[in-house]
Amino acid sequence: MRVGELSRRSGVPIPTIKYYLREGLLAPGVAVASNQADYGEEHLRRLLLVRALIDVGGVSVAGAREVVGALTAYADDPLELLGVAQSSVAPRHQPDRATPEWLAARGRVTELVAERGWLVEAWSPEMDQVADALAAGGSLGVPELSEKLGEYADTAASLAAVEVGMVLARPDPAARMELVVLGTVLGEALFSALRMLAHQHESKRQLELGKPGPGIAQ
Amino acid sequence: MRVGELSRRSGVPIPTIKYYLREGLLAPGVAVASNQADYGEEHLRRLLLVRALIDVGGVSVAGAREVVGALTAYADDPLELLGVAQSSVAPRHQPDRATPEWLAARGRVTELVAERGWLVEAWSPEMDQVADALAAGGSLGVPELSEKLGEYADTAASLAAVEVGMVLARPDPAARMELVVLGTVLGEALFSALRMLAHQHESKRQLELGKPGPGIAQ
DNA sequence: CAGCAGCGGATAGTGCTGCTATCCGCAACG
DNA sequence: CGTTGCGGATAGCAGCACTATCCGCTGCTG
Repeated sequence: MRVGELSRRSGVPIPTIKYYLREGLLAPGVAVASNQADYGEEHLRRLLLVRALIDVGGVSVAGAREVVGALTAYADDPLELLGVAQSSVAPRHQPDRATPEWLAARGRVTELVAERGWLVEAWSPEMDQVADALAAGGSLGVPELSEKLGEYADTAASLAAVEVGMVLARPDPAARMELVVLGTVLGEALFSALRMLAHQHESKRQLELGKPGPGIAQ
Repeated sequence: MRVGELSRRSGVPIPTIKYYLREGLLAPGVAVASNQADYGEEHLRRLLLVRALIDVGGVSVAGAREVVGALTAYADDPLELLGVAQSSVAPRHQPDRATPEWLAARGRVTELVAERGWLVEAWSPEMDQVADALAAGGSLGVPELSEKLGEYADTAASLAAVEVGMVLARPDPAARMELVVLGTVLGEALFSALRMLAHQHESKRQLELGKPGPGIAQ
């Protein structure tokens, strides 16, 4: 197929496809003449993957390029691929990490990981991100996040068990590698939205409990 | 205090503080002369809150303005405030929602919410976001997300129960309202990073299980 | 075989975001 | 009384994710 059909079938405008080609998010088609190229189903699929990363996962174009690159570069190393997928959804900004409060929070994270025997590298950027959230809470006088850290970790662990099991259940290695990426990125978006809905529900529920009796306003 | 001290104590550069003032993220100081103004502790606190939203939570400047606005506008309506806080962390992009696949996914979400008796508005943007993730997975031939939807929802519910309990445990109403915001935004960042760490751990653990025997490579 | 839509490739431009820089006249402090 | 810093205003900038335009060519249509 040529670019017009690719555009029609994916819903992505032609100039955007050309942009993705330039940026290396999409492999060039097979040149069939000086100014004609041919794209296959794998191009369509790759394009849909890129759009899912960008539109649903909120990944940047540069991040998406790294992810699709890693998908071929680490075709048989799920842990490396996982690392790239995880860093692609990392926040774009980051706070000042030179304060003593931050270092204390960071120490608390190292401790948590050690306590649980989690097999993660000591320099994981995600550990810094946990410290960021803890330190921000601390500087605003919100110790609750730090206090509930264990419960957050428990919940994360049980979700991760489900998700990793889901990925490893895939027999085909290539499809499994794609699921590493999609599980990381789409799973994040999915869970985040469900957490919001659950917050709405729980808030209403617990607020009602707090004010018993008939004639609850609104 | 004047802007220099505010800058020193918060770590935010003076031009950025001026920008936040212009953008309405920070209330103007009390004018004490034609070109001198005075800021208090509450300005410092607000500034730290704004930076936490932006740097840790990844909220946009416009989103942060809405959140701090809601904090005063809905000082006694936690549910309204929660809605604003939630929409501030919503993804900036969104996919095409006009396809039949998306509508089917959306139906599945309505069903899930109904089954569980979750008290959420039927038009919640978060429900659309769940459908976005499901539909993206579907179009890429990944039914797993949809299959595990119930487990995702269970996990989200148990996390939400902890978090809402944490917020409602605060006796002071003003501090509680701030915690609604911080719980939503920082809680998201915190959990997301922990989920990544748990993925690393679980992946290593389950991969080791899969290849038993001595001399496991690396 | 003429004509015209569409193609691939290249270059330039756009709109938005989140700051950053500069300038001004004035206040405060040593 | 001079230096430093302030507040307020305006302008500028870098990065991102596209979007528009142009060119010569291809290949299908009639």
